[in-house]
Amino acid sequence: MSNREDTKPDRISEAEYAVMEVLWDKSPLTAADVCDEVSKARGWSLATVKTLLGRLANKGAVETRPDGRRFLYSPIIARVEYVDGESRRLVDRLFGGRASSLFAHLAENEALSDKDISEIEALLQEIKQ
Amino acid sequence: MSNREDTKPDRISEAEYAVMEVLWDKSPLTAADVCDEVSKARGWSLATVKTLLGRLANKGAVETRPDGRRFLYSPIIARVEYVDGESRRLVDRLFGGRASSLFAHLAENEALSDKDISEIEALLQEIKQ
DNA sequence: TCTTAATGTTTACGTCCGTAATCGTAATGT
DNA sequence: ACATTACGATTACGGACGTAAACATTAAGA
Repeated sequence: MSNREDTKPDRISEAEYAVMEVLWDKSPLTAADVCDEVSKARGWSLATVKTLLGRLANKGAVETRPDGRRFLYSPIIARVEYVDGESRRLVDRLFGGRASSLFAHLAENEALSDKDISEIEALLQEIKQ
Repeated sequence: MSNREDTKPDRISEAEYAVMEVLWDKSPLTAADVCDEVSKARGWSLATVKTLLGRLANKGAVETRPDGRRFLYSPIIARVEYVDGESRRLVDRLFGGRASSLFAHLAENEALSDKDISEIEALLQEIKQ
């Protein structure tokens, strides 16, 4: 058994994330619907998708609501929550917890286009209002 | 066998990263020295450290230079290279490849302190020189 | 009613990871 | 010369992951 509402949440794996993405985009969905969607990107079998949905349910990441003889799946954790966790992990692990270091790194390594930079400038203005 | 100078580089795992960190800080080092250093943070046995060094050598992430009957280990891939790869992975996976989206996310979620923001402003000025 | 299709559950299996013990060999101390 | 030590290499082992087949159940069609 995985953890259930007391321990720290299990991490969502790469493959599981692909499933979450379709549920974040639209939910609730049946397993078959999720499979259809996710198969556009990865070419998984229905069996695989069902395994992933089951694991996500165990991890408390998705919720299952019975609909006749089948289930409708919906995300429990929000996308922003997940994205935030992952971002923070990266910043903590590689940049000593300093987000500005991440930013500096991106800037130095040409990872920021001119467009990125002007967008960020605009955001900064907004933040400081 | 892992990949050897033709395939895409194997990823460096979490535990392996801890070993790389000490080598990035100072190198070359013997396995025992790496163990001493890394044991400050994680409490690994020498055996574990040797396993990790071996795996890193196979992955082509560290280089071994014989020194008498033992090896001196040095990083092959640079820290900035690794950090850049990981950062890009995050941006690609979660932000559709747009670094400014990552920035926006951090800004919206209070992950940026006032200090972060002023540092970033300064960086922006510098970039645009 | 009997077969078939749909769906969740269980089991499978190779790989990677974290963590380490064991083995083989060579050096070093006595 | 022999025992001990220091290393690298090999093997181990449980858990997570990616990927999926097999199984059980139940609804629906013939």
